[in-house]
Amino acid sequence: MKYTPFLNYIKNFVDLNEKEITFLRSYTNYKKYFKGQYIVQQGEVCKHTNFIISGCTENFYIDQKGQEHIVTFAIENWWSSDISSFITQKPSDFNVKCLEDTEIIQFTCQNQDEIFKNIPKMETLFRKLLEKALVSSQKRIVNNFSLSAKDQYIYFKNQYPNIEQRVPQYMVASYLGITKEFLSKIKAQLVKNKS
Amino acid sequence: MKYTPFLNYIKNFVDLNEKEITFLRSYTNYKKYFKGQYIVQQGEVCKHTNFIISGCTENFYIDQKGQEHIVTFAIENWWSSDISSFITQKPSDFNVKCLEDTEIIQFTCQNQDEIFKNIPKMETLFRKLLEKALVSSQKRIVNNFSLSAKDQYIYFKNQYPNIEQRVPQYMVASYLGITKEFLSKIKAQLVKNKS
DNA sequence: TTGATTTGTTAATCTAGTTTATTTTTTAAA
DNA sequence: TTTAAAAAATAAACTAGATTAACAAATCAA
Repeated sequence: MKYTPFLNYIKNFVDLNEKEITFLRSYTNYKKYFKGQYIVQQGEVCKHTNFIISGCTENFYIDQKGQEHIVTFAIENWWSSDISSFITQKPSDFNVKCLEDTEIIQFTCQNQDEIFKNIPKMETLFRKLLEKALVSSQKRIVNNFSLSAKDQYIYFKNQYPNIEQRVPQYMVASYLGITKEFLSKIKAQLVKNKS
Repeated sequence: MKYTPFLNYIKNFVDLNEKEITFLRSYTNYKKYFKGQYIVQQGEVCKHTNFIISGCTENFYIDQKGQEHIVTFAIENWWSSDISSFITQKPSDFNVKCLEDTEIIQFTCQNQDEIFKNIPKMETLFRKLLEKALVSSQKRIVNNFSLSAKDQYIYFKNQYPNIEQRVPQYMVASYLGITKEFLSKIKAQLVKNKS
């Protein structure tokens, strides 16, 4: 069933009984998007927290100069939303766009509160997920401080080996905060040094 | 009393009864450090989450090239620790050092679990704090993408107006990820453009 | 009150990464 | 199977910020 990957994911962290599972299902819903569709749009409120069952999304924004910057990618078993907009219910600064056909389980802010109130284990799970997300966000800042663009690219490839094959190269460049031309140069250099 | 600023801070978010306050106090402890002392040291496990009652700390690391990088500052009413080390209980990649005499309230990982188990409101508070911390960490990545060093400095001054007066300029440069020479240049430029 | 250490400035030179422009390759539609 | 569009590669000129080095203030210890 549609919910299986989501429930399996939860099961990795906490044990839920039948009642809790029923509750969780009734406070979330399934949705399917096609490649190119937007789950969240810059300027609109991010109404849901989304869990990706299948597919791939990019979280990006367009700055004052009109330039696109990819902040994160997300694939199966990852969460994807704009937390800032979600928790404040104010317009989002980001877009979440599907890079492939994408299936998600989602819930609203109110439903999240209900879930946490009725299944405290779920709040513990989210607290821990947030801790990890914060650690990896800080890690990215640290890498930005200390690594050259080339080393950041190598780090990216090691940490997210699945993603590079699924998205165009210019998006990887955007995620790394460099131009596509420079990433191309880095790759040429890496190939040369290996042979 | 020593605990007053801490309890006042908590009161801003959640109401605790006498029993809960007593519990909280018995599972935390007060500590005083002098300027220059380390609360956490790179290579050692970060055993506590620390709440700053008074004073100022820097969270920094030394990279392979031997360069120091300040990741965050923290002052009164802020939390300061290395989450990564705290949640994994593995050696920390960071130092937390006092830039002034600093008083803190702290608790261990086990005690945090006890607090959350006995006062679920406290876990909700921390979940929300983590959400905010993640948002501001992401904001920093975004600024890194889109802003020049000069604009990042202006942003820093607006967001943390209290900190610049309390720490030497080369530390601000380190926080911004630029050299002290370049920050000096930026400041000279800003002064020139104003007059 | 003096020297020593820490902090900040200025300026010349250098480099990682950008910009612009052109060409080549891949993908996809018809 | 051809053609158009999207993605990637290459290269020259350019710039934000780093490095180096010398000096000037400010702070501090004694």
